[in-house]
Amino acid sequence: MQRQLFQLPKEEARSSNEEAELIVQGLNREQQEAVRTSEGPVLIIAGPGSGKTRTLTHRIAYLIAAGKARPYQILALTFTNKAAREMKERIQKLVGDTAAKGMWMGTFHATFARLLRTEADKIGFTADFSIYDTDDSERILKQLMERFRIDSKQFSTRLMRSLISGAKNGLVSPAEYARLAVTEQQAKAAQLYGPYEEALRRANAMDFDDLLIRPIELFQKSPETLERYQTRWSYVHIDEYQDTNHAQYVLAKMLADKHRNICVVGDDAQSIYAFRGADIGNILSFQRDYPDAKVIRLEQNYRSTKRILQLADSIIKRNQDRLDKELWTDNREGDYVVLMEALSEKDEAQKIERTIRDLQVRLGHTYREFAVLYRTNSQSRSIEDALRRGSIPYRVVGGTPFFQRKEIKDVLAYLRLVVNPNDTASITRVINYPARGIGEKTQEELAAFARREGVSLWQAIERVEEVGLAPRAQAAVERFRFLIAQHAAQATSRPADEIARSIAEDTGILHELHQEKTEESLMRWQNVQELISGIAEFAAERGDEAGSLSAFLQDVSLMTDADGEEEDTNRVTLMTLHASKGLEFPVVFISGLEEGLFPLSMASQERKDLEEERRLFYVGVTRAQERLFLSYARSRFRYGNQEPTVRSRFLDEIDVPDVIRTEAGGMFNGRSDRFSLGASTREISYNEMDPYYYRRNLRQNGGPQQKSRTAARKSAPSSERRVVYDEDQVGIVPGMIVEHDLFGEGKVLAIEGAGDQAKATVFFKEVGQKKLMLKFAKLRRVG
DNA sequence: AGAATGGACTTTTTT
DNA sequence: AGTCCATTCT
Repeated sequence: MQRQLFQLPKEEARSSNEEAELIVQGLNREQQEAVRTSEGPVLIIAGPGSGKTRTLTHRIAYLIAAGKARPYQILALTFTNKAAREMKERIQKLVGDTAAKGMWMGTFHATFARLLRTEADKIGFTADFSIYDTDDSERILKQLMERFRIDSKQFSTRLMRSLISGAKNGLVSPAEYARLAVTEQQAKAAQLYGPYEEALRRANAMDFDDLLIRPIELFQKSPETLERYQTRWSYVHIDEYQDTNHAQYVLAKMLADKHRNICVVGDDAQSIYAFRGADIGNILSFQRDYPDAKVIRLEQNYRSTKRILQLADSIIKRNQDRLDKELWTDNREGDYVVLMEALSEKDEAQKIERTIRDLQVRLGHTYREFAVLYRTNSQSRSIEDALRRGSIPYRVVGGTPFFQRKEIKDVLAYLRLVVNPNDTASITRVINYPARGIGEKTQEELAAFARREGVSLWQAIERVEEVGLAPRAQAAVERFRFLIAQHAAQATSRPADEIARSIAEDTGILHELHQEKTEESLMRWQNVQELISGIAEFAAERGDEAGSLSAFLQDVSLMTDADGEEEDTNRVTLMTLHASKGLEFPVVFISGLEEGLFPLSMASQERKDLEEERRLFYVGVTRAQERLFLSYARSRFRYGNQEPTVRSRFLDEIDVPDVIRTEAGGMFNGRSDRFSLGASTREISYNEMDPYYYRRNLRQNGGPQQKSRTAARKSAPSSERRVVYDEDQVGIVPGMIVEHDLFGEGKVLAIEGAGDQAKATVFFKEVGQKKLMLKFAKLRRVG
């Protein structure tokens, strides 16, 4: 297997300087320089739409064509599988298919999973290790929390997982973390961290974080392994460098240490993954680690119109944490950015639908030129409904991808068990699905036995006779054991898809889905069938070794939303702002620009969180090439009822004249004084927020019929929203600072209902967000 | 054991 | 509105 790794490609790269020249054509001076700077560390700081990925791609092609590197000496790390695939395709076009063969190009996670497959034994894993997604990790954590009697209501498993994940990404060991833990939550996480790691190891499983930190562990333990990879990869490239975390930073540094030919591309203003440990500081550290690094700035934007860029600039200017960059473009002025106000999320969706139709009919835009962006996945629903009603074809990126569906995950869990029976998370998932009489109590006894004996759950099942279960339960476990063992025995000898089929049949999953006879279950049945044929396809494509079941399963864990989508169809694209990173569209809609949604309420308290939201807005705006629409709804359906909303502060921050117009063509002026940004304080001083803004705003912004503004204002006191916001009746309005006997001081986020039914959503400094009945809560106004 | 019922709680974003 | 959990019923 190792030999395969270092094999030379069969055909020599056809390298000539002439071809290298061809490759750099069509780039501007800075880009050409970036491409040709082939020795030593290079840092490319580049704005949106500056062709940064293209520059990186050309650089790699240039290295090959100019004969500076063989393809197998090239490592390129990207952020998504899709980016890697596209990069590879473009390079193949530039230098030829065979000349490009053998490059290592992929996401950090996929790349190091692949590396770990060949080196797993050196750190005490086997090549068939399972890859745990968030779900699996939380399943393991839940068990541990039950064991340690940690209340999962008080300390959510999700929080525990993210704390542990943070520690792992920061390369903090369990012992260290326990020492550093300050808050109660951290203390609980510290308690879980060690056992969690142990559980994974016992299950021969790695979570997403492990795929990055185990290689580091490996390289530390075995310097000669590191040496081998260092020698092999003489050119290291990293795209979207601003989104790398500490572990990724360390890995890259280790690998590039020998040749020091490392080229990274990034834009600090587009960093939107700090929540998952990404560290913008890595860009700064790069210059510290490599003082001789060549820094190249790409500031010309080739993507957007002047107006769109002006808007983007006015947004990002508000952030304190940023490197100065002057974006400019030769593109035309372009149309106004349009701000749309809607009454509800349904109305918003309908307006988007109508606008798409209009642009398509009137200006000849095709469906694939549109993208509708939103902050949270759940927002896609109303938009999907509207598009469907208008018969506009669309595709949703993300949401619940195929491999996240329950029935698929169930079958996959069985398959993972067959490959790696020690996979505890998978056992817990399916040990009693379909129901086979292994109830909670039996499972607990098995787990307890495993713990006593210090073995994995599977090993406990193998020794079920010693556990001392009731005869009926024991027989059920024995049947389960036989089922898995029987298939495991054939795992390597039979084709992957055959194993999958017989598992789906023998477990009774197919049977159960078939029997139910509902539309829903029929869909699921089809999905399972589709999975099986997918596995067959995979095996056929890859051939024996690489097409094994275990390779398939590891691949699947690393697949994401954007992958596997056919893009050639002419459809409108719906996705989250996060998923839109790196893409561009002629026409872009950014929907749901409302306080609490974008910026998300939990992210609007701390300055650094708010700035990340703002960068996200910046990313969204800069996806647009020609036309940009921003929209918000004045009420939105959330938690089962229609709640009033307030337009996003991001809109009111916009301070460039002549860039935005309302739908009716009116001028738009933001009110920048609405949310005061304490320049010197670390936190947004929410105390300074104008509590009466909401009322005034609602009255003045007379809804869709802008013309009758004055009329609307006159009749306002008795109009639509009086019930909700009538101060005399309620006394509490959103934005107000209040005090509660128990919860202390907090800010009112929203009011709903009226009279005795009135409820307030309040964000308390101490205890977080709560919804309270005004009748009982006895809120006092502060200040 | 397992289904059924009722209640609390929920929403970030993702490799 | 949906999901997850606990309790109760069969």
